[in-house]
Amino acid sequence: MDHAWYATPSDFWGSLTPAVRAELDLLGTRAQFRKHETLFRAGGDGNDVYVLMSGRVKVYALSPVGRAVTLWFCLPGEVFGMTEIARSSPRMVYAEACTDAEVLILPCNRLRARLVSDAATAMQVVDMLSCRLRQLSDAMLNLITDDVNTRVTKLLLRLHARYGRPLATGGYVLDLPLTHQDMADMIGTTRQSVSTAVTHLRQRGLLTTMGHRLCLTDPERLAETISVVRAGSRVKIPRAHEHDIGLES
Amino acid sequence: MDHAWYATPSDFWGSLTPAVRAELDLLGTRAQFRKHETLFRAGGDGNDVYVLMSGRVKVYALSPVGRAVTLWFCLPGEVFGMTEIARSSPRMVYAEACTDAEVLILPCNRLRARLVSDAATAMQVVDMLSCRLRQLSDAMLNLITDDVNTRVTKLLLRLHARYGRPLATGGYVLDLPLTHQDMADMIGTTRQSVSTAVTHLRQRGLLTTMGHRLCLTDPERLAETISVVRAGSRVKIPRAHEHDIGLES
DNA sequence: CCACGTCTGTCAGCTAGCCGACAGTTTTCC
DNA sequence: GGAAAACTGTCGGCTAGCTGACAGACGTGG
Repeated sequence: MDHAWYATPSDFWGSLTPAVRAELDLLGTRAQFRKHETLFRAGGDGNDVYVLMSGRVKVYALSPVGRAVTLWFCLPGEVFGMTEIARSSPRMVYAEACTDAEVLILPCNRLRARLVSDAATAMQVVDMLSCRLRQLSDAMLNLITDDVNTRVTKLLLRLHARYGRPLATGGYVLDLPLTHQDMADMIGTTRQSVSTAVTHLRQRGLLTTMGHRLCLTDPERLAETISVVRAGSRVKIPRAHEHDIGLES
Repeated sequence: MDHAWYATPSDFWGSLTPAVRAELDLLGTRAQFRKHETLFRAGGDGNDVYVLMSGRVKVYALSPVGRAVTLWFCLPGEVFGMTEIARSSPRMVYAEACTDAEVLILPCNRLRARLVSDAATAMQVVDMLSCRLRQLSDAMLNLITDDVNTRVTKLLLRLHARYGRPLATGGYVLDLPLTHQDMADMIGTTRQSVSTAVTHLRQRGLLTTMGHRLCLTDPERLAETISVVRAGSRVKIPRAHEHDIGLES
């Protein structure tokens, strides 16, 4: 949570110079999608990269039996459908508009051509991919090591970092309507488990809800609740950071 | 398993032209590590990118209580420690030599400078990151949707794709010594669970072991065992691929 | 070639969390 | 404004898989 890269919504589009922005805009086409529309599906071919101009889009994988796993929640300015950029391989994931959304669709091959000559933008792409890789690694670690309550709490804190907006009353709203099912899909659990976890947090006064919006009354205190050491400490030594070995500096 | 990108060990180094290889070699320094030595630690600063020349290296995350989650198993020619390439942020993960290993250590800033002028190599980097992102997404999906037996089986098939070497007797050896703990760390379960899963497979004649090396007697048949539909089919419609909607072509 | 450390196989609890179900509430949309 | 749909909260039952424990096999280095 205190990692800068985590809070940072990688606003690709916003970080470009107006000139580059204009050029990229010419490279692709704009399109509108309505809430719940599917932008692309697993199995389709990944010939385009998307830049989200407005709205929210989620990228998710689907298991054979239809269980959804949300991999990425996309904010305006961010890019998605990007992992196919290098080789236009088939999609493995689905993208769906969570709200009405406008996107800029960039054909992969044109974007690729562009990146070859525009190293700065290419580095941005590398940076975006790296960030996402870190986030996903972290999600993986959480998934394996934390119980459901902890996962819910961490999710809230993560959402807070990205969507939290201070409130007159002292707390913060998560400016994003989410159902419990949505949250469950993000942390690999069930609707019911999220429901009970949220209820507990509310009872402990850490959280209130207004409609489908969550309010964190005290993120600091919320963060403290996860510090409690969980059972079963492992034998494995986490190897404190001694001086580096073997590395000629 | 039938996805090409999965089997493909992204042999970065091997895919470079000799000329580029020589140039990169001058950019960095070589170093040797012995089995079980740690190449870098979480918290350290990520100023270098590593190319593995020989041996095996694993990259793993560690939970606060010391539980390990293996994120990436590195083969010769492949790159690791790469997510810090764009902004030299602190490491989040550990890298450890599984065997004696030789690496080429490339300072991030030099590599970055190089990528700016060498678009082809830059695209390779993008491709590598993309591939890894896909793999990690897939791992995530497995972790959430599959039970331990399925995960073990899928792991075996994945290892088979990367390390499988045909055997005179008809099967394949996984050319890689792995303990059950190693496997457990790769799929987020416990040593015991892997142990029993492996035993079952052996009883069903799908697997034999020679020392710490696994032999798949019949990968095809092994693959079939996971097709069995698991319980609880979800309400969610996996939305068959109709014709694309709303997308002006 | 022997001893010790590591790895495997197995078993008996135990519990987190999944599943299905259902009543009540909120939101959406016509 | 009202009906239908979607979402929430809760409960009881059930089981996959984690935990700890231990005996035996393995293999590795002295």
